[in-house]
Amino acid sequence: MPEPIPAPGEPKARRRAGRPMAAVLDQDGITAAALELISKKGYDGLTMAALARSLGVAPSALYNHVSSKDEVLKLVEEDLMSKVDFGGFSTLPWEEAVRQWAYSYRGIFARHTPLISVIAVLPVTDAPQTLAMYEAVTEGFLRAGFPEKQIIPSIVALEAYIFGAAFDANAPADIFDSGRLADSTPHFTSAVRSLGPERNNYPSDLAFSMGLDALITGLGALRTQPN
Amino acid sequence: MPEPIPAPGEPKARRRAGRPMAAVLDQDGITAAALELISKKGYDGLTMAALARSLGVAPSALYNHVSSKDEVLKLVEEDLMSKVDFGGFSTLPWEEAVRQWAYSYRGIFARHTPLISVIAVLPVTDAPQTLAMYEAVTEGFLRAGFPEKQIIPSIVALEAYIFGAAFDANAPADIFDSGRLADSTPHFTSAVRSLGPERNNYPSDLAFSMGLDALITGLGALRTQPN
DNA sequence: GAGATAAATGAACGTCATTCATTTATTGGT
DNA sequence: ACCAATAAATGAATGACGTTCATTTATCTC
Repeated sequence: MPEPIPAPGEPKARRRAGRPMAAVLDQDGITAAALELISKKGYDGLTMAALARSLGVAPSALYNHVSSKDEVLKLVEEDLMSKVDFGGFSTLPWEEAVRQWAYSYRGIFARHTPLISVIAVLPVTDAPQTLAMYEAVTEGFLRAGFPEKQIIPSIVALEAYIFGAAFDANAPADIFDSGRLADSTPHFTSAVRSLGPERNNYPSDLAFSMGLDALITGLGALRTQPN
Repeated sequence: MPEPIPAPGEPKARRRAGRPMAAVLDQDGITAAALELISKKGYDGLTMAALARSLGVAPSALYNHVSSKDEVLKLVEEDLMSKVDFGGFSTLPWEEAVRQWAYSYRGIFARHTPLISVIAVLPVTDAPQTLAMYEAVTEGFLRAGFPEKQIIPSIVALEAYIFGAAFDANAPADIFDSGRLADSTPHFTSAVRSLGPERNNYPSDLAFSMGLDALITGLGALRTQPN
């Protein structure tokens, strides 16, 4: 019995120094623990110490499996990308496929905005899930009749919109409250008020839908063959 | 002579403890120093210690004028907002005014992406420059014949796109290099290659232009009165 | 003039990511 | 089957960084 079963009364059985018989850590486990930590404590709670703690390990042990906290973020990003629903591109009309994809994409990253600054600049090389998504989306655009040269720019434009909208989705309801300066911004203040009976009704979802429709219509016009 | 002229040979004349006769700091000076620091060393170089150093002051002195580093970021943001060119809304046709505004907005924040996470969620209350911009843009939309209720969502959608595109503008040229996984993503890889003779030609500007045109066309269709 | 307040210094704190020496277990080559 | 190299853990240490606090000095207000 080299593996003493952790007695319920004594969860504190500390590992002694040295390599354990069975590896405790790997990248998948680190990724899963990071995701759970983020969902429970947010990105402020994601520290190397907290991550190590949740894995029952000393912080320095993490560095045998990842080179930095940034790499942890990259692992999380890849995992999230695999959850984006791009299935519509093989079954639905292009417009609906884009809409489904965009909503799924925004929904996921709205709760992970701190990753966006990382993703937007992260080379796609060695990011298999991200590449799989791009491949499926590209295929959908081809099938819909887009000229090859228009596809990447169109995807980039859509992604930019999705990322921006993900930030938006976290804005507080009173973000457009002009407060003491309402008098000097009459048109804006009135436009904000026109949105609903309750003041400060932030239109994040409405805006997302409107802009997405505009993009779909505008980009869709680039197709050379119908459907 | 209460103010000893700093002798050129001795720039190190340290201030002794206690309130100086003339105040050394104020919010405007802090903002300007922060902007210069950012432009020289980037956002990683913007630390309270470095900021204090560039102002010839102890770090703790900053806290007599700002309550936190986050407030410094808010001050910088307001300053940048005042540089966004929204002048077209009072002189140009709506489409061109939006284009000019969007390009200016993106151009400025592309070099300040770390602020975007702050801005996107920051209430507009007590942000006069930001409010001034919104007021001018709202007026432009009204003049162009937009129904009042559509204006804020349209602006929000455009801003989301602009912020996302600002991130994009910082992506490395090889961001779409599929590397060893090129074989498993043939359509995507081909679409990327179709963009130019040199591999990995990142189409940030082209994409921005395409998406912006689509948004302008799509949102413009919401107008009820022409021009 | 005296007390309150404002604006600076300098020391100190707590947190965080990261590194290093050390210990122990496994793996690969001869 | 040994032995060197490597892998995976601990624990101590480091250096940044944001922030707080006691203290000092100057100005403002009653």
